[in-house]
Amino acid sequence: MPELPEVEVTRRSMTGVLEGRTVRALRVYERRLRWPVPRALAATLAGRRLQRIDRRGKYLLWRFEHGVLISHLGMTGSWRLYPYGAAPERGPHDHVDLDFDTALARLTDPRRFGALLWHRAADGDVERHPLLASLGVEPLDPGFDGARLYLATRGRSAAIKQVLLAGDAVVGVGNIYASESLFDAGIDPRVPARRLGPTRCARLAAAIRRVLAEAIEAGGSTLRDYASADGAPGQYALQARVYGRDGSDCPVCGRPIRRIVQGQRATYWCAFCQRR
DNA sequence: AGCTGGTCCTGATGGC
DNA sequence: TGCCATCAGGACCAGC
Repeated sequence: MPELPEVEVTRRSMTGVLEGRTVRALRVYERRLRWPVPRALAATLAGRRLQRIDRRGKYLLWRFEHGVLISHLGMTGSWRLYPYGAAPERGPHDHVDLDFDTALARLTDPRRFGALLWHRAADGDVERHPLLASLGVEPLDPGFDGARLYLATRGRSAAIKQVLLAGDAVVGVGNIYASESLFDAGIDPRVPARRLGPTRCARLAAAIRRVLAEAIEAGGSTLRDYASADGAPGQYALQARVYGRDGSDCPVCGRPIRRIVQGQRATYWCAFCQRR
């Protein structure tokens, strides 16, 4: 479940191995991802040296001198890293091999909601790319705090859960961590965002930072088919306090965890603990 | 059959 | 009325 922690764990597990390495070849087996993988991408990348891998929201930014490879994992995508020559035979959902001189990065994505795009350096700062331009603040950056969240939620009548998911107030909070953060902050997920005052915004911002940081620390989530790039499953699901636990006891008050649907997405919460 | 992680796009709605 | 921002729903898929 690639939410921000999973993407960050992926980034960290690849960056040390691949930064400074040269692309031997890019092989595209299935270009029908969310948008078609550009036909010229193989020629664009062959022989080029990867400078570094950054992250913006849930996007990975593979920086080269002449441009940036933008990748997104969608709902089911993952990058796996193999030592050179050690990759197993390609499976049915392995769509791209990014072959470096020392290792192979392989993109797997059963549902194909992910993306692999190219941004030319000549077209300017990648942060101004249409996919990145309207993203909210990075939750783990120092610039994200209660005051920032308070400003970003003014005039927003939608439920706070849905404003978190929208990604224009703060990036990287997906369905799982939205429930977990709101539980941590003791805030009802149904509250219109504009009704949160500075106090609750401060609690929520702190909760988001804490939950995401803990998840990164734990190596990402292990729900469904996620695994970090070295294949080790994440542990976060073992620590989820409300997500996926409807009917079981609230870890704080012991009352049952509820499941509701907001915007066609499941929300898990404790009606007793989340009314502050 | 119905549910599942993300998010772009479209068309509708609502405030000024 | 018109403009703009926001909102809600649909779309993309495969696997369980």
